[in-house]
Amino acid sequence: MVETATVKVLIIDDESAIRRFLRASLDPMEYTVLEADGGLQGLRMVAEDKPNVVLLDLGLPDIDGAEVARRIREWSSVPIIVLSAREQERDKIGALDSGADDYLTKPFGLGELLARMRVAVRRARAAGAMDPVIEFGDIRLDAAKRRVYRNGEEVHLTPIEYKLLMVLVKNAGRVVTHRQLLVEVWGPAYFEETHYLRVYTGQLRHKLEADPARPRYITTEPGVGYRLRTD
Amino acid sequence: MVETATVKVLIIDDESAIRRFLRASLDPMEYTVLEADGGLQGLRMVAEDKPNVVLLDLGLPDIDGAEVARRIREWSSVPIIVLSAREQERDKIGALDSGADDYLTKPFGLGELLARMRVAVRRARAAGAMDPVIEFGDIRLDAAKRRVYRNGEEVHLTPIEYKLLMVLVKNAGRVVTHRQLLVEVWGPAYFEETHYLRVYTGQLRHKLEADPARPRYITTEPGVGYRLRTD
DNA sequence: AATGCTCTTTACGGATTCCTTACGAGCCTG
DNA sequence: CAGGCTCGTAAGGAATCCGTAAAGAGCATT
Repeated sequence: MVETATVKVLIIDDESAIRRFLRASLDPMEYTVLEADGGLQGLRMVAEDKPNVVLLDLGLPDIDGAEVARRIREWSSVPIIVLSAREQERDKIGALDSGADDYLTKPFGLGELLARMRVAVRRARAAGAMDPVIEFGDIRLDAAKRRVYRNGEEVHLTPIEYKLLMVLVKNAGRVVTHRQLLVEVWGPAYFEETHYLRVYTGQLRHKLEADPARPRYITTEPGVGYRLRTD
Repeated sequence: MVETATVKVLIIDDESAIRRFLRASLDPMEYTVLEADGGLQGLRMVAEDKPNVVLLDLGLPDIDGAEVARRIREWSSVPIIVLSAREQERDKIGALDSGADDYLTKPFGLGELLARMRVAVRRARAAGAMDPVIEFGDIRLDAAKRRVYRNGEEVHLTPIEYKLLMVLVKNAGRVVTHRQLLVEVWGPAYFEETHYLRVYTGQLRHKLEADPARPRYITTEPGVGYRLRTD
């Protein structure tokens, strides 16, 4: 499995129905879900569990949501996305000026929430120098730096080798057809040049596999394509 | 700090009525307003005028707004707030995943827009609080004084050499593509003049490297770009 | 007018990467 | 078992990319 350095999400909301809904939506994805049913518990969990993004309700029973955001901002820059039923502009402005990064009005589309969470995490990572790293087995791939490591040592990949690996990684676990690989790496005009693939999968195996003759990661699906195994 | 160094806002929208409305709203405040009536002009102005925040319409006549966001993200991290009449969720997700930081549906409240701009600028400032002195190996770089030292001795860099080094430093450890270097140092019109890079990386190496033929800091990624090694 | 500095442009040898080809192994099918 | 197919490997030439030096253009200073 591709360990996308899973993202920790803290949900601060007193309504358990909302928490359940969000957990059900986020759990199956690359998110680890934490829950707090009040502002004080939420503050404590931000400090202790260091989530990568906070989903914050405004109408909490103990402390006002905007106040929670303000207190978090005193010592943390974790992205805060406010989820609220209040759609008055002054509530939005108040929350945003209190330190929130984004504001969604309930009911919101799950897809939009996920997209805004991706934005928040993407930005936090860009700021914090920590790039998203993909790991499988003894291979580590830092896409932002465009670097690949095997057992901690950097392996140099040519542009085509790297592109090919990226297409396989983006489809990790799934079979990628010859045609798709050729189109995405070389361009639509090359969709029949399957011999390119034989050459370059071989080179990738030599650089990444312990035993290139018995590939552990880049496996062949005869007559169909290739697949990157990550388990 | 409360220093309100005026914020430059670039409005990319083909409707002059929208631009006029935004300018009228923003001009009296701490904002300097720039306008572009198309995507291409907008891209050029992002590169040349380095705005602090971009307000981007999706329905542009020349290039699609999401595409504009993607292209900006190839070499800049300026905050992008999309303003669009489209309220479909897939438009929002598409824009956000293309690199936009926020999405407002027209008609929006001016107060909310201002609050979201404050968030964007606040965050960009927090991220951009760069250490003015950077050291790696026997090289020391004082960004505030625009000076570079090697083994304690100052090395004189021409303006272009210095800019090039700065772009590499800002992306230390990462591979920076030819295109990104050219856009950031020479401007978007020069994105194909890769021979400039050959000349100037050579000059930088002669001034900074112990053995210019075996570069320790400025390394080449053939067919891709260059990378500053700091380890 | 001469000097010095920088930027741009060009040319060429060398290094790297890409493409092509050939051959043998394995596998299914008749 | 022969034939046809796909796949893996190796190797060499072709194409591309890179480093370097050098020379001209532009500009400011002297």
